[in-house]
Amino acid sequence: MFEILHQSKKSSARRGILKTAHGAIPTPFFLPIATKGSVKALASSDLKNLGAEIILSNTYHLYLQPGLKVLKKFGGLHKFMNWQGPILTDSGGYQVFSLGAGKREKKDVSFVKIIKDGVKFKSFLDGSEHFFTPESVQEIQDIIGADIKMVLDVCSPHPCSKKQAAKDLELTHEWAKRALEYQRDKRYEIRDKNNKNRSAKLAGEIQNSLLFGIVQGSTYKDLRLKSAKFLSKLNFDGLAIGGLAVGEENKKMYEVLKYTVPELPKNKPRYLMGVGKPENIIEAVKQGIDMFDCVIPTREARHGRLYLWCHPERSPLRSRSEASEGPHRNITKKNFYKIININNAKFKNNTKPIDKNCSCEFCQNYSAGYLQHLFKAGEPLALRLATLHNLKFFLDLFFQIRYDIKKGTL
RNA sequence: GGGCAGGUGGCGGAGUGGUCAAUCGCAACAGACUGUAAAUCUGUCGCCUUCGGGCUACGUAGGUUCGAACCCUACCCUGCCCA
Repeated sequence: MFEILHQSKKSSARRGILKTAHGAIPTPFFLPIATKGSVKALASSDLKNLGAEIILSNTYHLYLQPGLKVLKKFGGLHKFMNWQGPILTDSGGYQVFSLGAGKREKKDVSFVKIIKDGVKFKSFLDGSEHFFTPESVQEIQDIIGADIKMVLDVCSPHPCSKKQAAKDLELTHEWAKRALEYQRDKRYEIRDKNNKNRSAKLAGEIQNSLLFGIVQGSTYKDLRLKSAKFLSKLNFDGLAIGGLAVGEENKKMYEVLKYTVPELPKNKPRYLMGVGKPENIIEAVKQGIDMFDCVIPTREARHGRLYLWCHPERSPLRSRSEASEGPHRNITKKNFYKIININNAKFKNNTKPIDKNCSCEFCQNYSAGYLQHLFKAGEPLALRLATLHNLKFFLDLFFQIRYDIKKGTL
């Protein structure tokens, strides 16, 4: 299921391969975010053309809209959105955190309450009340047809008192066990059904789906260690680190990773949830993280912020021999990338592509000035082109990361 | 020629005697965004400033008043209606 191909000697970075029901993916990898069954502004064919290998979708959002009946009717999210690659679904645990447990009470529709058995919440769409349990969230993810499922967790905010973090952690652990038990029971149940020749295909998918636990514990070392140790002993297919990049300093995040990651099983994939900026990603890869997801490339693209490589060492792959050598981004340098805001006045009359070395659809065909015009005119094409570009940057970053691990420079 | 309505900052449009450098929207300028309620949000937006404040401004020119974008007079301009 997960195999490590190269272990860096320079750092804890490793290159591997993660097998899922919808294909094997080289690690470390990045998950573009398709919260509601679409990477905003892109079609599934765009994702495929970009070379995205896996996407992340969200249990909470899909459950509310279009709802389980529709998802069942369509035979799951893969068919619904016509995406053949693997899908990881977040559990909705993050929504409990971001929608607030009362933090945004001004906007009265939202309402989240954590109780021992699960999470009560009101739909942001229509105010209707719902209840998630560790088990129901697994069931929903099965209906979605996720290749990788996440447990329902309690993501502590930042800052968070130790008492609260400990309480959140206790629930997270309890829920993790319940999710695992549900998954185990479900597999047995399906096996029984198989014996009677029923729903063999669905059974295969569910049996092949992976379940990941999530380490919490805020920024408290003993809690994080406790969490990592506790979850490592359980029979998860992979482990995630959650509750980071929620407002703490980068330094703090790196510190937490430094003592948490070594406690995770070496032979299981490690997923740092919600991270992050390129420098965060590289640091985390060096500390042994294999999987990342983040809204940054897509959200910032829609806001006109574009990621660019700095100082390309050479112009891109002029010959076949060069191509076989691999990519040439020096990601170990400090300022290896920069961000521009295409809406800035200075790009108004810029007739050149923002990066002639970039192979994305935007850079290959259009100028900076044109994209600015599309943004200012409110043309939807702006969102698509910008999103394509930023995702290309992030996917290239991971291509480079994998290459550098293999080469021994990371 | 007569009647009516109106002229406010880049634009639209509030204000109709003091707390108005003037609500608000747009545009402009910049910033933020980390398991997406985000094509969102924040700040700046007359000129100058040692950031206390100072200066010039609501069609033009006068006037009334302690004080005028706001009241009066004349003129200029715009729109609609009647001849």
